[in-house]
Amino acid sequence: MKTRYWLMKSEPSDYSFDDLKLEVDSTAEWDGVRNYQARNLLRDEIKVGDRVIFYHSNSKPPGAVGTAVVVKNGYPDHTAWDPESDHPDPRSSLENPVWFMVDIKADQTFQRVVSLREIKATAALSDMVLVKNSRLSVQPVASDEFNLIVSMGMGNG
DNA sequence: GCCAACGTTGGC
DNA sequence: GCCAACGTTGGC
Repeated sequence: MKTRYWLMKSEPSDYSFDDLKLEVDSTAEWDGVRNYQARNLLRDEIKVGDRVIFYHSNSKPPGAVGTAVVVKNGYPDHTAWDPESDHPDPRSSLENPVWFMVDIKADQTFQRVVSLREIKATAALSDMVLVKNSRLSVQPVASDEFNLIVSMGMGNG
């Protein structure tokens, strides 16, 4: 099956790439996504083995800091029906889940941040969803965009 | 901290 | 079903 590529955003003050690396097996549930477009990707499109660019938003500077691999296909986000969680949604239940998540495992740590400023200044990356619809927190990435950002982050670009 | 862009809600 | 009001995201 063809590997696909995604970008996931997190505010590092909330949950950083280092936080992911500190998890058991460097693996975490990607919970808390409360946007329907992103939900549909998590539920239907994002599969085990797909690769992810981990992006820090609302940071100095905002940018890509590493990669991760999807290790569990979409399943209901149980934090939605947990009133104690950070993002409860009473419309969602075990019987009728509204929100979904996948599990991701940290992979490569970039040697340097590939900043949003740099991404915007790179012609080959000008079609990225990140540039065009900056608010979507889970978004598709083309394979050549993924490979270019990794090479920039690993110091070869 | 500001505010533009975008998504969601709810009155009609 | 329209659209104004409101809330959120996230760069700057």
